[in-house]
Amino acid sequence: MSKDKIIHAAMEVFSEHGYHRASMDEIAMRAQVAKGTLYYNFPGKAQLFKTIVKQALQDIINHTCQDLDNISISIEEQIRRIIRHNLDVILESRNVAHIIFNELSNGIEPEVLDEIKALKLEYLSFIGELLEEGKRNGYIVDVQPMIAASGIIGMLQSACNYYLSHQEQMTREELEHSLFTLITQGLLTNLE
Amino acid sequence: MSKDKIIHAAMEVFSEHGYHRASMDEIAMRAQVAKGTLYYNFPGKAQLFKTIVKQALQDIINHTCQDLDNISISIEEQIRRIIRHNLDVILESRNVAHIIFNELSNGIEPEVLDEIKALKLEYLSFIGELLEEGKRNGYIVDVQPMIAASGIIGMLQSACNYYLSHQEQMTREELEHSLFTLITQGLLTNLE
Amino acid sequence: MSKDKIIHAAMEVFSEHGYHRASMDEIAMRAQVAKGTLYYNFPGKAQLFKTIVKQALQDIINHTCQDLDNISISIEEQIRRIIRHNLDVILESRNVAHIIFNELSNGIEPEVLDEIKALKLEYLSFIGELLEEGKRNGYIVDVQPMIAASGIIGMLQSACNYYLSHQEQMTREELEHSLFTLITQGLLTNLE
Amino acid sequence: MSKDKIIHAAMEVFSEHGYHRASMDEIAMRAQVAKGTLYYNFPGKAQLFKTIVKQALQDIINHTCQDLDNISISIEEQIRRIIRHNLDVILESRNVAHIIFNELSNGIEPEVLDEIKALKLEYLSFIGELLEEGKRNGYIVDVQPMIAASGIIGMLQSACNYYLSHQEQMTREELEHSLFTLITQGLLTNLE
DNA sequence: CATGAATGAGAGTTCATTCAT
DNA sequence: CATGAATGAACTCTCATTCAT
Repeated sequence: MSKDKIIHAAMEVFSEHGYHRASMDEIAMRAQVAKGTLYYNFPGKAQLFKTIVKQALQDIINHTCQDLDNISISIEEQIRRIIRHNLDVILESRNVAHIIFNELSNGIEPEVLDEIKALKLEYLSFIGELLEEGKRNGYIVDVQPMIAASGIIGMLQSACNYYLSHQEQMTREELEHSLFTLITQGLLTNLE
Repeated sequence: MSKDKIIHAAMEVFSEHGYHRASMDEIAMRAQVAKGTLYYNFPGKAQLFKTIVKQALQDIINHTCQDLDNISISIEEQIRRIIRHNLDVILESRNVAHIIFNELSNGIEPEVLDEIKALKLEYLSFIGELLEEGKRNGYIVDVQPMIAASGIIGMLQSACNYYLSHQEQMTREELEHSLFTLITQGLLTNLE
Repeated sequence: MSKDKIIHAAMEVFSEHGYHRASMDEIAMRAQVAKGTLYYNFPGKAQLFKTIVKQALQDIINHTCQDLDNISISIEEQIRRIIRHNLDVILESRNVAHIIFNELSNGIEPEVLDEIKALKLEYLSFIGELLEEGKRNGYIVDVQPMIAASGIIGMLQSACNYYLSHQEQMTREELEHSLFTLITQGLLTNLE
Repeated sequence: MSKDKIIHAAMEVFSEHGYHRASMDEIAMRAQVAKGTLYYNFPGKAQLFKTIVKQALQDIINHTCQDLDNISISIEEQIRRIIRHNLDVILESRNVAHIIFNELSNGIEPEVLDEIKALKLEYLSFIGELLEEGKRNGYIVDVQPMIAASGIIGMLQSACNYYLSHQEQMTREELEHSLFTLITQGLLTNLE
């Protein structure tokens, strides 16, 4: 199927160059289809991008949901798993994640941008609700849940960025451990 | 001075459209100079961008340094001030910050990109060293300091993004409080 | 029959957008057939267009012939009927007529264009011969019959164009009356 | 000046191919400037086209005005001059005139199209007013002046089209004479 | 010091046409 | 008899950059 080849190629190219520098020519070339085929399958660049982002976000949500909904696990373990899933996604398809969480700035067709933002918000809300519930049960400190959710996602993304450029300084386990500690306990020790 | 007008205009335009969508034409127009003048004062778009970023990052570092170096203050207060300073910068010139911390992906001339990344790293190192020292003194938990530094900056940026789109849901004080709590204490309560 | 549906749809689309802006995609869509079916039934866009024009011109000729050949009527009445028939065609399917009489400029495959021009000439000749005969019988003034024929057709088309954009200024009867007066008597009064 | 070269080349290319088939590439080539230069001097194809048409129409109006306003001449002579001027324009730059009077169909940017239509209407109004005045003075028959004006222009254009394809059949003088007769006296002789 | 006309490579998009089914 | 996925050439337009002044 051309469509699949295009999506796959587009993911690569968008990841490597970001939205604006990604060219339909290169996507077509990598997908080994003619440029016209892109436009036969997708209305335009923005919509192709949207498709990519939508799918990636949906994948994250699905994976995380699946893993958390199974059995009732402790809040601590839930957080650990959310962190691990996000790291997986970010580290595997690093730039797709980067695009989703960061490069949704300006210059993309507003309608498409709005849709993507809504999708992203959905994901944040999913985490936000988890935190909200934890708060009600007294497991989670008193913070604005959505601020915490978006803050944590930003932290993971940003830390991964650093990690990817300095892999010689630490292992993935150390990364994960540091982030888990930071997110659950915060910076400060409980010294009296 | 043309140079100052250009820098000011460039900051605006890069902020509004991001690096790729910002056009030299618009920068020249806003600076009220001819297009050629841009190239008389700067070698090219990438270098102009670098200048902007450099200055912005330097400003953040200077401000923060100045505020922290004065007197010896508690680590808690230091963190609070770092958070406040970053929020100030991010919320005031939101998009410049967004560019610095996020849009440094691909498609920018590598040499320039590397310089900017180095600059960013410098800033992270500054925070990282603060944490390192806190760690040695036992005030800061055992996490990779640079991971923590980049994670925290990402958290602030990301949370601000959310805040800026949902200002009706909370005040700036609540934002700051949530972030401070999150960063110092983490998510979990200390229930036995 | 697919062919009929296509012709009908093509007439609509060519009328609405003109030859160049009419797309085979839209014709296929409106005809509710697949795009390939167009090429199964017609060699290409130009030939499809030719078919439309041919049919439309044939219709005008037939209608007019039929109405004039029946009985022997005065030259005045013949002219009145020619005007009326043309107005009917032009005002009903305004844009098909517009295409036939005007948009046969350039950019259409020469072979097809030539055929269409021949068809148009045939129609003009039909009117030209009527005038020629009137001239021989002394009813018609001494003008080049073909110039008169093409001039009259152009006048009708152009006046209709104006009428269609300014229908509030006059009725169809007034339009017809003005044109009849103009064509039979000319502009000038017979003042001594 | 690039601008003049472009306008000149554009006039040629639009004339030869009509609006839709005229390509910016060809205009640039003929003007011997780079493609970008077109867009440096004109916002886009439609506006370039508008400039051409505007200038051509203005020329016709100016020429005709100048010739008629000088001295008070008989209505008959006025008509003769209008016919002659139009024939001059149509026969000299045949296709520009064709574009102006006919090809303003669909598929051109609406705003530009509207401006051109307004310009064309201005020209028609100029003739329409002449006829109106003649009517008040009893020199011109009782017809809707604007219908007559647009009809006459259409007649000239259409007759010229025929003439240009059949120049071997008649001279320019015969063409002009036929049209003058047709327009002033109409088709019918004044036989009792 | 500064200008702005000119450039040209490259972008996204359209669309008549083909062909295996 | 009909399909529709696939094509690729051609299109309009953008924009960082150059250079004569």
